[in-house]
Order: sequence, then C-alpha cells, then structure tokens
Amino acid sequence: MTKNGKMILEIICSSEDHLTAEQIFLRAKERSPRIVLATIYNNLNALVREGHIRRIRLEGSPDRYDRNTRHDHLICDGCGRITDIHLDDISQELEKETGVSIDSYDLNIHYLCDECRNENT
Amino acid sequence: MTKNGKMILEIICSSEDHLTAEQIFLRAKERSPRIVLATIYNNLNALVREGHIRRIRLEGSPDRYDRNTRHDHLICDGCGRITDIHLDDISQELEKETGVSIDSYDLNIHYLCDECRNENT
DNA sequence: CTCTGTGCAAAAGATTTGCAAGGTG
DNA sequence: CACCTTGCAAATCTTTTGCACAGAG
Repeated sequence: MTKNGKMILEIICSSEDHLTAEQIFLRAKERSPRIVLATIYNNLNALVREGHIRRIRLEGSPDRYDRNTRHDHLICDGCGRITDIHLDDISQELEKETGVSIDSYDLNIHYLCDECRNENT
Repeated sequence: MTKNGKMILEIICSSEDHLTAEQIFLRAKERSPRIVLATIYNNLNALVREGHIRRIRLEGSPDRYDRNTRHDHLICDGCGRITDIHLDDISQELEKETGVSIDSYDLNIHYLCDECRNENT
C-alpha cells in the first residue's frame, strides 16, 4: 500500500463520522498539503476494490467512506445523519433463503431520528 | 399526477429491468418525441418523493429506478445484473433489534451469478 | 387568467482520465 | 533504468436549475 493510501485509510478509520471524499481531502491536506482530490479518489477506489473500506451511496449527497468492519447503517431521512449499528450477521439466513453464495450485503435502514421526529410534530 | 408522470411510472412498472434515467428517457421519447431528459428527472424525483418508485444507487453506474413493491436486490458484482428477490419482511425484527421506528430499509446482496462465477474459474 | 409542468440551454457537482514529472526500488 | 503513484488540468457523466412558454383547469 502506498503512503497516500495508508494515510487515507488512517483518516477514515480514525474518524467517527462517515466522510466524503472532499472531507478526506481536506484532512489529508493538513498532513500533505500538495495532495490533490484526484489522488484521493484514486486511492479511495483502490481501497474499496481491495476491501479495506466501504463506499456508502446516498441520495442527494456525495458518496461517503467507512471502515470495512461488518455493520449496518441507520440513516435519518430528516437530517441525513448516519449511525453505525451492529446487527447480527444474517448472511447465513440470506444464503438459505436465496440459494446463492453471498459475498456481502448492505443493509441501510431509513428512519427519523428523535430530533427530526419532534420537529415534524 | 401529470401525463408525463403517469407515462414514466408505466414505463418503469412495465419493465422487467431496472432502468436508468437515460433508458426511461429513450422509451418515453418513443411515445412523446419532444420530451427532454430534465423532464424525466423531474418526474423521477417526484415519483420517488411520493413513494411510487424506488431509486437504486449503484457503484459506477447511474441510478436505476424500480417499482416500489417491497423487495430486495441481488446484485452480481461481475456483470452488474440486478435481480429482484422477495424475502420475508424483516422490519419487525429490525425494529426490535434497533429500537427505532423504521420507515423502510434497503437490502442489497452482493454475489456472483453463475455465469460470472464460471468465468473466473 | 392563473398555475404548474415542460422544453430548452446552461450550470453544477462528483468523479475520472491523460499526461508529464517524481520518487522508489 | 523501470515502474507506479502523484499532481495537475481538463474532460466526462449524471443530475439540477433558471427561464420563458404552453396547456390544463
């Protein structure tokens, strides 16, 4: 793995949030001021391809990147906040139900967080 | 609902595939030659907002649109083909596990279809 | 007559690509 | 020297927006 690749992976893994390429770019720039967005994207794609990180695709906002431990996402449709949740792995049930051999799955749950629910009252 | 909205909904519902905006545009043009891509997008957004259709966001290809019956997706990471599957609704279990009130969820299962699996042998 | 959807052109946003240069082995 | 990553600029692709007009109620 390259120096930039390592740095980007570190940035992602050390963040509690789900960062966009732009945000990662800004943080990377703090350490390596001459770095460019294209380099971020190159490395992000490589990291996703090699399974080190996950890409989260969202409505109306750029992709976000997340460490690749098995977990699922709660997405508030009000404020857009994403929360990691750790549900039991259901791969085996899914394989039984679908009859195919599963590589991975994405489970994104849409809801309204407490604040957003109260706002809409 | 507007005439174009109805037409677009019909195109989506009568297709077995998961169409891109572009594909929908081309089919809409067969019936209504002066229609424009922007109109397609406007209507698609409205239809998604009103819950008539679903948007499927994919890696490296434009969004696709799908009828909004409850179902999940098998996505082959080799050829990109999407297959609808009908699993038991797991909302209730998810609500129990997460403790929040769920509006909806997306479950996308990644695998390799038979052809792609054989190719990689 | 008013209001909303439409066609059109142009813009915006996110991501990718081509190429020359730089660093590493 | 050979190779691969980088920086940079420009391109590409998808989607959105502003505006004037047309059509429906």
